[in-house]
This record gives sequence, structure tokens and C-alpha cells, in this order.
Amino acid sequence: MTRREKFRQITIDEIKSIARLQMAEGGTASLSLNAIARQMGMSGPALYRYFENRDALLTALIVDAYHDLAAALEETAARFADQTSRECLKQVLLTYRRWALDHPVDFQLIFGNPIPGYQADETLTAPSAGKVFAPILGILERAYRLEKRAYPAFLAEIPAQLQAGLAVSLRENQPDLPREIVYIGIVGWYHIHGMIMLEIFHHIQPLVNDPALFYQYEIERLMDQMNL
Amino acid sequence: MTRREKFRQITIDEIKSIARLQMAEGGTASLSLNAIARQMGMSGPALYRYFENRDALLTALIVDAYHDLAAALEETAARFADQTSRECLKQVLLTYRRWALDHPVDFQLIFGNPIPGYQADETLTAPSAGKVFAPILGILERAYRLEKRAYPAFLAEIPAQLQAGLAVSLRENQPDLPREIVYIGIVGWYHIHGMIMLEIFHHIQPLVNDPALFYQYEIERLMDQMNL
DNA sequence: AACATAAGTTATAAATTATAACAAAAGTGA
DNA sequence: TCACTTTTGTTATAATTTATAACTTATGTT
Repeated sequence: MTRREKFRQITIDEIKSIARLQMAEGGTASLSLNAIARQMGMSGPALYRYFENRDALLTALIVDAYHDLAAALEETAARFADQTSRECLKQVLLTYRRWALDHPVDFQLIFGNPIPGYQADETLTAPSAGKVFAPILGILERAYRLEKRAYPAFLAEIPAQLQAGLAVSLRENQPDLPREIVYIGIVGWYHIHGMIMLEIFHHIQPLVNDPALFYQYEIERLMDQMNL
Repeated sequence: MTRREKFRQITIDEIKSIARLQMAEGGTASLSLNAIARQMGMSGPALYRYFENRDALLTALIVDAYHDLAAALEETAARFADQTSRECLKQVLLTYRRWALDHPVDFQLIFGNPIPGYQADETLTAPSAGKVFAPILGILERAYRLEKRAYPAFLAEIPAQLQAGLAVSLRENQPDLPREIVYIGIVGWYHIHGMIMLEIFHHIQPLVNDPALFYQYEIERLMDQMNL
């Protein structure tokens, strides 16, 4: 990495950092290239040397967010790898919520409204989304395959047609991944993700006084259901 | 209603209608007062006779959306009132998803990202949110109180602290509403709402081929869990 | 018919994203 | 050291946006 490339990277990082700060103040759509430039003590058009346009900056922030979330989950999974799979999964799911609350803007970027005219470049975002899902799937594999936990009874009644169309692209890469685990992973992820989304968007607070406690209890209930 | 008020109402409705169309094309943040005026064949500032500013128009659209969703749920609940409570609830939940898919913009307005600088006027939106929840709660009351269905076993283990802080403002209005029903309602609503949100924001399609079938099956599983 | 109110107009201010044209700085090689 | 190239910044400008001010025209009432 040349000297120039190094400084360029520093500038890029500063732009992204200020962008995140701005959005933390005024919401994901309050991103203003001009305001970023102003805050950096440079003129507006200078930013276009680093990002082709507003969408390019957004895409970079989204990719960063995916990676940051995935890293947080992986770190937790690794840290609790020697505990029971139930405890490990619980910690990973708690990290999921913790990360969302600590990085509301990044969470909204990934999982919130599609941005204005912005069309996410799926070739960039799809693999990142998979990385988020991977740690959870890993723990489930350990629980059901290595530790031979029984699959919950309700799985026997899933229509074949439904099972066949589940996570097809994921199973192409991992053909030996049991369909039961895929289903449990999807259902579980949706359950907890739905709760977090509602909390981030302030729809849970009117109904639940203590979201943290509620979340904890729902995790336990979910894992009970899954026979974990 | 005077003649003038009537015409004024027509204009307001036209503005909102065009606003919804525009957002359907370019996303919730693509709303442009100027573009609306242009499409109506009038100058931009004329719109300010009808809405104080952009946020006022957004608030009106959000309130409309809440009412429209609530009306759709109530209509379904009434139409299936003579069926079993399980069937009735199922139909209401199916209507919930159907409405979301048919009105993605309205759904995003209600449940998506907080809009740019826009701060929802909670005195306007909070009661509307309650109206959405009411039909579901009504069916649950019928099932557990009138039809004397047993509460699911897991309810016995909910920490008292958690129960106490559940839907406090709702229970102030309806003090005789059992806590069990409130909990079941919240958990159930979060479960299905989470799924719909993910589908509307295109995060379910990469994992589930046939979201309609998946949703149907998850409703059944949820109602099994709730002993309905 | 005179008047008041409502509803529209144009003009303008202050932002925004983005492009063009140009200037200065930084790095490279003879 | 000097000339050249590339990178990085600048200012000027175009085309938008939201929103306000001042003015005009239409509508309804007395």
C-alpha cells in the first residue's frame, strides 16, 4: 500500500465515520454529502473523488454494517464455544440485539426501508447477509448433529413443498445441511429479528416496559420450543 | 359541509392519492411536494394551502394507513365472527399480510424507518396503533374467556416483573383484561409482524421460496402453541 | 355590488446532488 | 533539480428541492 493509498483510505474512513454520526443524529435519510464535506473542512465536490455519488457511500456503509454485525456474532460464538450449545446460542442472540441497539443506524441501513431511489447491489449485500446467518447455523449444527439433540416434533408436519423451497442457494453450498436445521434456523432468526426490528423502530416500547427482559424470556421460550 | 369544504376535501384527497402513487414508484422518501403539484397542474406553493409542510402530509398519510389497516382487520374479524375463533384469527392474520403486500408503502410508513427529520406525533399515531391491535385481542378474549380455552403452559413461567410492565396503557383502559391474553397477543403479533416486515423489506425471499405457504404454516404453528 | 375569505400565482431564499473546468499539491523519473 | 503525471482539491454552475413572501384572482356572503 503506497503512501497515497494510505491517506486515501484514511479520508474514506473519515467520510464514512462522519456519515454514520450524521445519520445517528437525523436518521438514515439525513445523509448529506455537503454537510459531511463542510464538517471535514473541504468543499462538497471534493467528496466525489472518494465516492461516485450518494448511493455509493450508502452501499459502502451497508457492507460495513453487515461485516460489523457478522463479526460481533462470530466473536460471541467463538467466546462461548466451550459452553453448552444452548448457552452459546443464547449469548449470540443477546449479542444480536445488543449490536442492533448500539448501532441503530447500521441496523436500519441493513434491515430498514429501502433507501430513496437506492437499489441495493445484491451481488455485494447477499453474501454479507449469509455471513450474519452463519454463526447461528453453526451452533444449531453442533446441537443437533454433534450433540444429537432431537428435532422438535412440529417439524414432522412441515409440508414437503415448503421444505423443498427453503434456503435453496444456501443448501447448494452446503448440500449435507439437514433441512430440519435450516427450518429451525430460519424460524428462530425471524422470531428474534422481528422483535429487534420492532424495538429499533419503537413499536415495542408502547407494549413492553422492559424489552430486554422480554427478549431474554422469549429467547428461552424459543429454545425450549426447539428442544435446545 | 359547505361547498368550499367539499372541494377542499377533494383536493386534499387528490394530493394524498398522488403522494401514495409517487411513493409506490420511488420509495417512501421519494415524496416531493413540487412533483405532486406539477402532476396536479398547479404551482408548488399552492400545496401549502392544504398541508403546512412535508411532514404534515406524511403524518396524514400515516394516520390514513393505520385506519385503513385497522378497518381491513375489523372487516375480516366481523366476516368470520361466526366461525371458530381459531379460524377467525387465522383469517385476520392472513388479512394482515395481504394488506401489507397490497399496500407496501403504507406499511413502510407505519412500521418502517423513521422518516428523515420527521418525528411522528404520537398523540395522533398511538391511538391508531391500538386500533390495529384491537381485533386480534378481541378474538383472543373470545377464545380464552367465552370459549374457556386453556392458557398455554409456558405462561406460568413468565417472570412477574415482566408481566407487570406489559401493555400498561392498554390495561388502564381495560383493567379486566387478563394478563395472559395480553402476553399471548403481544407475542403472537410480534411473531407474525416480524415475518411480514422481513418480507416487505425483501429479507425473506432469499431464504423462503414460497412466503405465503411459509406464513400459513407458521400461523398454524403459532396457534398450536397458544392452544387455540 | 361590495367585501371578506380562500386559493391560486410568481418571485425568491436557502438548501441539496452532481458536473465541468481549473489550480495546486504530491509523487516519479531523467 | 527540473519536468511531467497523477491525484486531490478548488470555484462556478446547473438542476433540483422545501418553504416563505407578496400579490392576484376566484368564490361565497351580506
